Amino acid sequence: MPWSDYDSSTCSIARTAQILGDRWTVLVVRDLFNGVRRFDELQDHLGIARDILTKRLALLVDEDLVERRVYQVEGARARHEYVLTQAGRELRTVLVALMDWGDHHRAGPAGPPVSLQHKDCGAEIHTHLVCDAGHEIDPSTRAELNPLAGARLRS
Amino acid sequence: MPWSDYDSSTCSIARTAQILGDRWTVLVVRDLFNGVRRFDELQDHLGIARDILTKRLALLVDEDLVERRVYQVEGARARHEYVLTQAGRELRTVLVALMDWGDHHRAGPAGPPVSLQHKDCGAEIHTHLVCDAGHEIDPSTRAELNPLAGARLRS
DNA sequence: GCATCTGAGTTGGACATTCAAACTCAGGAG
DNA sequence: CTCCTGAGTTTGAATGTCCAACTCAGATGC
Repeated sequence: MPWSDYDSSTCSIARTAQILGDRWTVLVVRDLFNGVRRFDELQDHLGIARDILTKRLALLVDEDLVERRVYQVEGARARHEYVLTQAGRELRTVLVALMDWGDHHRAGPAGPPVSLQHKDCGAEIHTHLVCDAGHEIDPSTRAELNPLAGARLRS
Repeated sequence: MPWSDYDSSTCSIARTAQILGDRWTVLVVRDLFNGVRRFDELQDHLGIARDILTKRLALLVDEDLVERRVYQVEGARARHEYVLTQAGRELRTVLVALMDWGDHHRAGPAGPPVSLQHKDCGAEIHTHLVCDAGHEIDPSTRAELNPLAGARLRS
């Protein structure tokens, strides 16, 4: 049965892209990873319109990628900060995959802007595609898709 | 120097997200991976508006992720098909990262819809985060970002 | 030779999203 | 009591998306 007979939206890529698929959401998540936690810092660093940031954060909280947490600095009033949840932190692989691709294909003449390093050993971190038998999968390796129980035919 | 002093858009994640960052582009690339090549097939399978598909394909061709190729079936007139370039095929890691996340966090009760397998050995393919020294990086592993020559301060 | 079909778009108007700038609101400082 | 700051909301213009209908070129049927 060809791929195109299966419903396009019943697909983990489609479901994930549904959440991350706009110009800003990925960048908000990236900044949260990098320790930017407060509304105004995010707004200022990203250059995003304030109402859009409000919506994106609300969406991320809704989808359980981000937790809106109250914090209080001594002598100041209570404020909010936005922190990635476990599910949010698991997007790191996605972000690094995007970064690896950008480093290879969109770096300027000065090379990539940042490198991500393992804190314990200092070596650079990258994504790899590997099969469960341990073979490295490169772009020319043939792979095949097989429908599982969760698949649905198109209506 | 804190992350937030660096320019947000000078970042491989931002550059890649610039291209892939809308609801449709990723899905178009996914379908191209899966062998859907023709305009009408894409339109039908994705349920995307025809004018948007035209724009997305033009953008992908512009960005060198897709090649628009003329082909001719015996006795029919010349037609176009859209084929991923090398750079486009290298997005596979990104797609699999999205799929892995969706499989873990957004699968319905019936489980994930498809599995991706290595054609040679049949084992499932997944993304891994690994440092160059060979340590597996899991979501709780500490990593650190270091600016390189390509970095730019914010204006 | 003329009407028809099919693939691959274009065009037009309705609807939704994004943007920037101004406004609100609460609590602490002076 | 007024000002300041963080954290949003509101508002109207600009832009993007959607759908349906239209175009256009090269087979094909008769």
